[in-house]
Amino acid sequence: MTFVQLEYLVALDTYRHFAMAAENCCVTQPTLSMQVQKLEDELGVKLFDRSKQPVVPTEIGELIIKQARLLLRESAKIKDIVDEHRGTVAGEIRVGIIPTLAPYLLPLFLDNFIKKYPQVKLKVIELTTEQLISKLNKDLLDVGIVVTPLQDDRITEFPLFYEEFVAYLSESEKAYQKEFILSEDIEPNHLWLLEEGHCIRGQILNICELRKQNSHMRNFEYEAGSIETLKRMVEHYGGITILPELSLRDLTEKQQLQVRHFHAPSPTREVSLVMLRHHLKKSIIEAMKTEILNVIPEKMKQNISGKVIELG
Amino acid sequence: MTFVQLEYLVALDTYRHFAMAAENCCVTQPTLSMQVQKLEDELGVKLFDRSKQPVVPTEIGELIIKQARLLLRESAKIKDIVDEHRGTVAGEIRVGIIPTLAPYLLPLFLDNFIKKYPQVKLKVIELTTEQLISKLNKDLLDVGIVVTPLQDDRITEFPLFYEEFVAYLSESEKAYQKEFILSEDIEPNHLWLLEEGHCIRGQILNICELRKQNSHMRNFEYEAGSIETLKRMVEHYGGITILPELSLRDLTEKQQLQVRHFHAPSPTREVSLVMLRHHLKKSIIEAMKTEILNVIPEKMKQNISGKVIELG
DNA sequence: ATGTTTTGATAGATAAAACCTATGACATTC
DNA sequence: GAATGTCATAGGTTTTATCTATCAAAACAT
Repeated sequence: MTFVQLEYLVALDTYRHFAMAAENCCVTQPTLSMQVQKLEDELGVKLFDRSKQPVVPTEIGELIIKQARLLLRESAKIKDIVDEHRGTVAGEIRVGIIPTLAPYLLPLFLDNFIKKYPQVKLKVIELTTEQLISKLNKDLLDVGIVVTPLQDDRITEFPLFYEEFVAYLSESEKAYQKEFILSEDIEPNHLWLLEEGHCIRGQILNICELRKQNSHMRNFEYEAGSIETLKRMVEHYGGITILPELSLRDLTEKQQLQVRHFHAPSPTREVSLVMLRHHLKKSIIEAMKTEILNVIPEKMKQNISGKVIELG
Repeated sequence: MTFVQLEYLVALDTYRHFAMAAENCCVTQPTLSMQVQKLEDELGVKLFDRSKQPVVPTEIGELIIKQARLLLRESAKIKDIVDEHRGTVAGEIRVGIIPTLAPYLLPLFLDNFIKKYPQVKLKVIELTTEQLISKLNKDLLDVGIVVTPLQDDRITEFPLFYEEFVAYLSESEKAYQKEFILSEDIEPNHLWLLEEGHCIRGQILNICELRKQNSHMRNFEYEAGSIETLKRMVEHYGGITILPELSLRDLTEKQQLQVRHFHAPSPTREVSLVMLRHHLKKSIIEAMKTEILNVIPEKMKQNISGKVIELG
């Protein structure tokens, strides 16, 4: 049994097609066929049923493929250990980030990061939490930046900071007169929400305690695709919306007048780096963690006066 | 990186000597040298300091050797998965068993076992619990039969049965007149104990609540090497001792008169199969578990009226 | 039904590697 | 300073992984 055989085995399981799996492994189809056969001979069991189209793993094949994936993951850790020990921060890393963080958090640390670690090839994708976790589990991402806690025991969370929710409202709103607002001050019919799929949507419904009513009476059908759109809606059509703290960074003076913080304990979301429990690329992830924390204000790093709102 | 290289690496760490490690791997010293070098080149780090004698792993070498051991263990599981799936019970298994169980438990199931599974090469060694756990952790044993709970989180325990402690005493003892005895009935000065190292010793001291006094006043200096010796001592010199239930199996009628059970809840020990958390040879161990349970009376398989005594 | 395409297996040649024997370099010991 | 112990190196041999070319069977299309 060789690592190469295990790679071919896993590729064949992924593609369910000898030629495609072989191409993915940068070898010819007979090479991959032979090695899979050799492995089957060595173990004394058929791993794939080739009579089916596409080929499917046998019952025992499934089990062995699972262990093969584990072995390949653990073998990749050896290079990880070396990188970490030498302080080498290099290689490709695939990062997923949710849309309500991406435009505000990425500009803060990304420039620094790519300048400081020129050997890292960074691939960032914007995804909803659900898509992100799914890709993480399929090993199509190395790390994610999402709102936690997720309660998924395959996933490790490194909390980065706590971000307050704040209200953004037009002069025409009653609550505009108040210095600090309460969830009761928010008129459900005036509330602009993001469309389904964004985790922030569920949290805002939780803040406003609209969970149950929501399903029955839904007389707000205003659903935006981004935080920036929400702001524009309030500015053009009046009403109220709820924004995460980092999105306030580049408001104009006039816009700032429309911001109202909540009464303490203010609703807050926990933002974390998340990765598979047995994750790789430790040194790059560690570097990224440090770089993010460097640009986050101290007071956001602990949740002192906030109340973390549960997810959807 | 190949599995063979990892094997050589681990062997070199074990023997700290190229020629010996090579011999252990059934190759010549240059072969092993070359492969270790190739691995070092591939990873870009020196794994061993060859200037020392014996050779020692470098700091990073230690980390990588640890991961290599994990990889080899996990790779061995692949054949384990095949064996289990096919119901093959074959191969070598190294079993450790404590001396207070060995002479009573082994004869009960071993004959059956080796007849039923002729392809298993069984190696049984009698060891104290401490020695056994140490060998298990060094991968010099596959499974142990000991008294639990051990409270060692590297180890998995499969409880097999609950064995009562009973008193064995001479006619001259006061307690001989009673039908059931209590721990108070045992005269510490008349008590025969096994020498240090046997886990049963600590349990008996716990039963008799002699723990604290023990260290100060120890006017019993009678320490036997085996359960059988304890019986002889009582028979020849009088006094009392405490035996595990299975050792009563082949007492003569006369000897049986000297047995007294404890009042319920009677002191009991839990006997378990123990193995490393990530153990191998699942199918053999499973077979052994079944065979042992087959020869143990039903009533011993649950701890109904007993009180499990803590270890040492 | 028959020709075409797709898919995986097989055969023979080639390139890469793992391994062996023999020997060299260096340090330690007597 | 010769002998010994230890690991590295060199050159040749065997083994193995891979490639190209081709075959056989099944699926698909005409």
